[in-house]
Amino acid sequence: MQIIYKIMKNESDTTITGRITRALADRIISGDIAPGTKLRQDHFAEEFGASHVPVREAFRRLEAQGLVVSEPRRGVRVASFDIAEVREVAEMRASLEVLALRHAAPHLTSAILDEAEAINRAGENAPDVRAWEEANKAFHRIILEPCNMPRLMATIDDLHAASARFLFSGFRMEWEAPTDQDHRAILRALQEHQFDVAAATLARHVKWIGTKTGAKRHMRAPS
Amino acid sequence: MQIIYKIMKNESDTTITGRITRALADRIISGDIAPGTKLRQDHFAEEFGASHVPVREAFRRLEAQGLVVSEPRRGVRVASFDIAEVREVAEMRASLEVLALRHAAPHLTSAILDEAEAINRAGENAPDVRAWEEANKAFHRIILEPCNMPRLMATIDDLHAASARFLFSGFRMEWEAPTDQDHRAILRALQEHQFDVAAATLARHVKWIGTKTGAKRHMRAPS
DNA sequence: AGATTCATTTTTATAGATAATTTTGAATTG
DNA sequence: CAATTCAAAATTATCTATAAAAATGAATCT
Repeated sequence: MQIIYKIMKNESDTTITGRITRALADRIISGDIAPGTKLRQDHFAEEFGASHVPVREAFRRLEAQGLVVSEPRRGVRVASFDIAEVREVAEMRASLEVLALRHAAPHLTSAILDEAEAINRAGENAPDVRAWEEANKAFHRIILEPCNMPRLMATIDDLHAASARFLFSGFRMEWEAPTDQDHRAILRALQEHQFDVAAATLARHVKWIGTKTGAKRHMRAPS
Repeated sequence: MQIIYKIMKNESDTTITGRITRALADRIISGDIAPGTKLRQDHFAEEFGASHVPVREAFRRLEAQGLVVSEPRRGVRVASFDIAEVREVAEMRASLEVLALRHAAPHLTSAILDEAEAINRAGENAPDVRAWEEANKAFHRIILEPCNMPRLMATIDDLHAASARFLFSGFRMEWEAPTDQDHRAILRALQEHQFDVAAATLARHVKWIGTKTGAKRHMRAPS
């Protein structure tokens, strides 16, 4: 299932720009490159054995995703974020995921809900944050995808990436897989066709992640 | 006020990529370049007196905005759209603008509402679709901006651009400025601090634009 | 010593050149 | 005559080189 997901995204891999974009996005999201870090095009050009042109194109994509900020003639740096943006992203996710769920609901089969349950269990047994986040993303995706709204899903994906950054920045060391009550409640409501309950739970769930995750520290450039 | 808005956006104008991006976005949104049209990098490089590198970077930005689609090694073409996407964008706008309004409401001063009213009047006297759309965008923006959520506003702006495309494609010839009842109702509700009414009206208003605008035709490549 | 100017170095932004892939169209074959 | 193959042309993707801007740091001046 994770493999399928990867294949789906692999339009990117035919082009150098695509590979660089994904590699950098991954590092930024995982916190491997800290907020505020200057990204030098020649550095990455050398690292990926490419020239700086595809690196620049990758920068433009990351910029659009909100993962880097670009000051003309001064280069790009990894986007900083503070608690306000964590909340903002959480609110946006809540609104849009509820919208997606409302449209997906009529198309949810029991097969889909079963798979969602399996994914959820996998998440509860995840050995680390990263695996848990992967399962979390997959859970949300599988119940929302049937809305058949590609633009909406793309926007939600970007917000998920932002959320993941916050998550990794806040929970880096101490962490253990929680049994996800919210996910279970959402599934139960969907199974019983109580869509309003499911939507309300989903909204609360997403906002809760928002408040809990990044509440402690601000991630800014070392100045 | 329009000048201020332009200055705000002028980070773009220091770089050739920025200028090309804006020029192309404008043409695509206005319908000057039809959906499905292939965009050749050398062509625009020559037109703007630049090399094709900044043109390619502009393409990546437009791609992220959903204005063009890019097939690796096959170039980019202006994004097509159909009634499903018109609806999708309308629903997304409704959700996100309601969210923005909820957060903006506490910060709305009567000065802001007065200005919104002035903008609304200007829209009602607009000589053509383009001017009306400009006023419409300004109206939505001025009452939502105080939410202080930059990422949310950026996403709403992108959706507005998409909406404008649909608008221009549908209403090109026959059109006359309507007295915008919805805008007035929203303002009245805001003045009386009936935020739920304002939000509900806003949502209905945005979705109505969505259904009315693009309902007739599908805009696809001439094939 | 601290601040400031100016030259040096680094880095970005763009241009020009090359390689690789797709499209086009004509010639060939069934 | 339709379909298919193959070569030529057009176009994209990438690389190397150049120009322009900003950051750095040493030397000078107060």
